[in-house]
Amino acid sequence: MREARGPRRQRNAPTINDVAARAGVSPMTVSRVINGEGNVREATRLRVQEAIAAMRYAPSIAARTLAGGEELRLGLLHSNPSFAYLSAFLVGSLDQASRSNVQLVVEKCDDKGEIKAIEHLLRGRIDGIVLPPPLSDSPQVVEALKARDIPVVAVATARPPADLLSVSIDDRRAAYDMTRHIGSMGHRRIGFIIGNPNQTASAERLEGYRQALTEMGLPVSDDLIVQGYFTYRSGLDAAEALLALPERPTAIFASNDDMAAAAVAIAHRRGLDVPRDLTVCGFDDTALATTVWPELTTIRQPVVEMSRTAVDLLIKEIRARAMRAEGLDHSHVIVPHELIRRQSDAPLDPGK
Amino acid sequence: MREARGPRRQRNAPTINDVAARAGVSPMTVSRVINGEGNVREATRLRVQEAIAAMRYAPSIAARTLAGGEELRLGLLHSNPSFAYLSAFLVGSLDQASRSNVQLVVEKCDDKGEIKAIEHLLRGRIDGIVLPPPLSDSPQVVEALKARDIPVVAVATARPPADLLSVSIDDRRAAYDMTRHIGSMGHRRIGFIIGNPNQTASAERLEGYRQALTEMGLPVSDDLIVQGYFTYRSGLDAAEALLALPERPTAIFASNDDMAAAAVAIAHRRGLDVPRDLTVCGFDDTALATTVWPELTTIRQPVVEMSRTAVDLLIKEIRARAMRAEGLDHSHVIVPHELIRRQSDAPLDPGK
DNA sequence: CTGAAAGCGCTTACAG
DNA sequence: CTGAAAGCGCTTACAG
Repeated sequence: MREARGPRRQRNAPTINDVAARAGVSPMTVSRVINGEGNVREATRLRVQEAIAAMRYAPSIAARTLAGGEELRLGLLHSNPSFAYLSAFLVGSLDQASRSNVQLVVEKCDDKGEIKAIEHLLRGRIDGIVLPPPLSDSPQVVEALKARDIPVVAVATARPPADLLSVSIDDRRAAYDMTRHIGSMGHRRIGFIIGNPNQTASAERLEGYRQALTEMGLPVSDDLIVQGYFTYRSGLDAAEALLALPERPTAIFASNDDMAAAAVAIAHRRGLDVPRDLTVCGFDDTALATTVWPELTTIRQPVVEMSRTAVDLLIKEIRARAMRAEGLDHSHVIVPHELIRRQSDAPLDPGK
Repeated sequence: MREARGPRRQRNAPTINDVAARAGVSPMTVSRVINGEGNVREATRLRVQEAIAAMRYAPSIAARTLAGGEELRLGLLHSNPSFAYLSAFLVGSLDQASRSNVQLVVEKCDDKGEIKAIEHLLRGRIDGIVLPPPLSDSPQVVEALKARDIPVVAVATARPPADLLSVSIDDRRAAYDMTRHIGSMGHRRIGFIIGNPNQTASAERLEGYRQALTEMGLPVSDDLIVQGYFTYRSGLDAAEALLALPERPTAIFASNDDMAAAAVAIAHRRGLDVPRDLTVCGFDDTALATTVWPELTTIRQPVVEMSRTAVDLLIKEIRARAMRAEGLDHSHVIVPHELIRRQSDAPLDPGK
């Protein structure tokens, strides 16, 4: 007959049983207090809380997850947007995943092809997928994922497929707001730099600009609308074209901050002061907006919050599907944008 | 007598037992295969791996951690460096924490005071602390943590306390390399913009610049050394001062990219072409370096890798302490920097 | 080279 | 409002 083995405990940290013993209750009651459930007498709760504080007890997440019986794993598939955008996106989604006690597997799809990347990601068990831009705008990727019947949340698409989850800002409205803001300062010749056509947001922003001009009774002139590609370099060319116009604009609204910063640089090279001689406004409120001088008036797109929301939405969808609730009719969340006024805009000099 | 209850399983994902059954072995053998242990016959290993692939089995991290018996929790205490720096830092440390299956609790210490923040963080059970700059250079914070006898890793300090762990680049050497690079292109009047004195790296970078000048037989002129504070704004002032000098420098080496970008802007405003009329070099290789035009020649500081290494180091130290191994004699890791040549530097025009 | 038993620290599902 | 029992899916510690 074999002897009984000793306990195997390795952590020296207190467990729920230690707390229970000290408080003179059962582990079950401690569990109730930790999870903020009702049905615990006030005096009991207090005693337990004291024990927790005194022992510096912190529940084991591993045990909790295992006992809870649910362990979700999400995939985050990205191509190569700017490192800054991706960082912000990762901060939000990793943090939310950790809070929700869910794993997040990050997969980059470079030249090897989107389908390959999807297959690689799905090789392990993955319960849902987060799609940042520009992948959220890629028909191939979206189709491939739909074919596999896996829940997907698309972030920052201006035109989310109806049967996907999505989190975006209202790009059209944001561009509309900015254009009206510029117009309200007396500007009548407002140049616009379009974003990369591979993102649906670009067309929406242009549309918002057009709509605002029309509502303000200003002409929509093709000369004042130039194509850009979201890069600083493309902004340089676009601004150059705009400022070389015989009747040059008194304000430039660029579809992102990189291109707006480029417009500021071009203005300076031409000896124009911003904002005295030229108003320049951006979009996104990235780090660059507060780095350059003057700091840019721009639209804040809350990337961290958006990715956080995306993860949250996805988790809820997966749980809903698991309960055969057949999804929450595919939520499309629009998060609020904000117009941030800084130093790059000014009322039109009446002398002009 | 009560009836036995049914199983409680909620996940529909396959478990180690399912795989074992399919492969016709015990769960223990599957575990060995998963963990890459030896002592499994090749044929058995293959059978198990097939079963794993066929069932798309992925081990439960929660169960693994719980059974493994170790559950570490690290704290990351930060003040407010730039969002871009913090993002990169978080990406590295969150990812490494997740890989190592360790929790990371992020705490911001704003105005409420550093000691308050430390106390709040340590209220829960925390096994070690990661300190990004500029906190890693704060004597108060370091002392407070030492007093509590908790393992700490300081990142990007130029002068790490001997009894702490640390991860840095060789700031002096990096600045030395850059200065020699500029000198090798024929420049003899090289301006230098110092970083914020609240970071030890600033003095080290200055020292590297001085040392290189001396070794190249160039005079170290106080006129060519101006104080900055790592902000774009401070770089504007510093570059202005430098370019207003009667004998102005033909090159400017700024202690970070923000200030270098500012120097480029000032040069443009004065009608100077970069790099034809003025070479400008930065430090850190942040997003800004590749955003502005011309793109900046700079020193790459691998923030993501550094934070990853920091977390890894801390985990090892905690484990070593737990085994009474009394630490790995407090490693100080120097990660390699790299001089990245882009478009903002050029050989001195012989006509000058 | 392989496996049976016990245990990690919680929560679920009951029962009272 | 409270608790005893069983189980979550792994790994450790043995045994052969």
